[in-house]
Amino acid sequence: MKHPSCRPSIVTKNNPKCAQCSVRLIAFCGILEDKDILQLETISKNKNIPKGNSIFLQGDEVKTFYNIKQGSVKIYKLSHDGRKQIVGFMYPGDFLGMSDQDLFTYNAEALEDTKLCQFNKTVLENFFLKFPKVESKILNLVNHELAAAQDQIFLLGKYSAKERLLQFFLNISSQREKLGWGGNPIRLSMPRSDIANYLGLTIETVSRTLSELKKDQIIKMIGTHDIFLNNKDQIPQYLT
Amino acid sequence: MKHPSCRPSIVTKNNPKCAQCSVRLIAFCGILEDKDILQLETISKNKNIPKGNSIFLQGDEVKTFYNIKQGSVKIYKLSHDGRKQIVGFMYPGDFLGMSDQDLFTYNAEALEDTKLCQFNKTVLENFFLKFPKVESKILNLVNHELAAAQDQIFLLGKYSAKERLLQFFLNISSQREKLGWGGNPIRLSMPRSDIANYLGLTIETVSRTLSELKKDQIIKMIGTHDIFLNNKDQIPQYLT
DNA sequence: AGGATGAATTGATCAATATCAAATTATTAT
DNA sequence: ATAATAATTTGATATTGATCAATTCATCCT
Repeated sequence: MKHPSCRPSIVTKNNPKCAQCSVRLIAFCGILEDKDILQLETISKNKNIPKGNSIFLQGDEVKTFYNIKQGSVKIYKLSHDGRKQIVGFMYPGDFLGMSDQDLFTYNAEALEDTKLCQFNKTVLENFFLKFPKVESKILNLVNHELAAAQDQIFLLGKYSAKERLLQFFLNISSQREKLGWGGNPIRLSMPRSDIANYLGLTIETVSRTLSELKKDQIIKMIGTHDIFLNNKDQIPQYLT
Repeated sequence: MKHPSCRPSIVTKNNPKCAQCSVRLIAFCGILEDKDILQLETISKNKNIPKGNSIFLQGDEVKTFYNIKQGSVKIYKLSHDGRKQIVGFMYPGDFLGMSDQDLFTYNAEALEDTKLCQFNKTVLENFFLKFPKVESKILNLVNHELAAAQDQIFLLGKYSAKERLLQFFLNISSQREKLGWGGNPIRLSMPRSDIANYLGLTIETVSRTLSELKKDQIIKMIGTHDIFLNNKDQIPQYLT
């Protein structure tokens, strides 16, 4: 495979073919009937983001919404003095770009080669007027994101390093199951530095904790980025 | 004043008089014209929650939405083993009760005597069909909550104890300003234990950090629950 | 394939905050 | 007002995870 930077940074084309889209069942567009989704198709564009490229930056004007079709995306904030905090990861079926502000308050970057479905904000908002169910569905997705953010607040406020790692693995696992993939083993599509940052730890602590989990036979590593969860259904007990 | 527990736990009556409601301008209902808000009035009920009482519990069925008119509310989650994490505080104008689940994933408790405007979930959802702008406005409020949760993730992941306290004070200050109140001094409507829990600290660390902030002339305490922020506009610099 | 670069692991020490304990100050009820 | 109770502050010590440093392991490029 060629290196991402050798390929065009952004590729767009029309005709995403919603009817046979792989994320149709879990994404916001899933509430539309076949006859109505053709209208959505006319206002959507495909966009491919190579691994490591940004989708948008903190401070950019919000004028485009995205639906993730393939790949994974990290969402992170930068403070004035340059500190960085990953606030979430997004996966196929997730809706990206909603904001209560005119400007994005976070950055979005592709963790692997990622396929998006792109909508102009104003155009999609007009589409909502015709199909209010679509906006209701997005409200539902945003509520889901909020619940996930609250879970992450709990994790950062109360969990030990070991618990944070295990909870993170369980989250990835159920994410994969939601997509109809196997929930075990799981693939870590991000480097240790991103895991550490997201979990409010350092890479050294993540590494040490992984070694402990291996030693305690709670996980098994396949290479450095794939993890098998031994007795997966017992893991919630370690989160006491 | 009598102790809360001596008074009826819950008081409901009709006719909340939306037209002259104090939070109309900032709450979800503010988007409705005078002529339309009368229709909202017919489906709303007043509800008073005395200090310390719960509005709903984690695991309760979601069948009511609330609009906070007066007071303040803490939102907290309990883990299986009894650990507690406050994930947010809510104030007048905030919309409470939205969820992507059928059951609440958190508890809501009044920090002081609190006045709510109550709506049946199904009835309000039907109201959305007639006035889709209302649902758009709520989507906006949920997005705002999500942004606040992401800020809290940043705080827990990257801020020191001192920074957490200062950021917390600034948040309360701008909350008060949004309500048209003075942003300085601020009133802490919750005990130290709630502040500590929310900020991922212990009460001892909160107390010690407050003492330091006093010593460094960054804040001045008026009693134990009111705080004056010296050179408030300089404080963001302490969050480097 | 092999060297170069970056990522991950492991080790030794340090620091921020937690924990345990006691004293002080507020609040509440009588 | 005053005793009783609860909340807050302060002190001494412990602990988890951070930091600094070195090594091992993967990946990428020629």
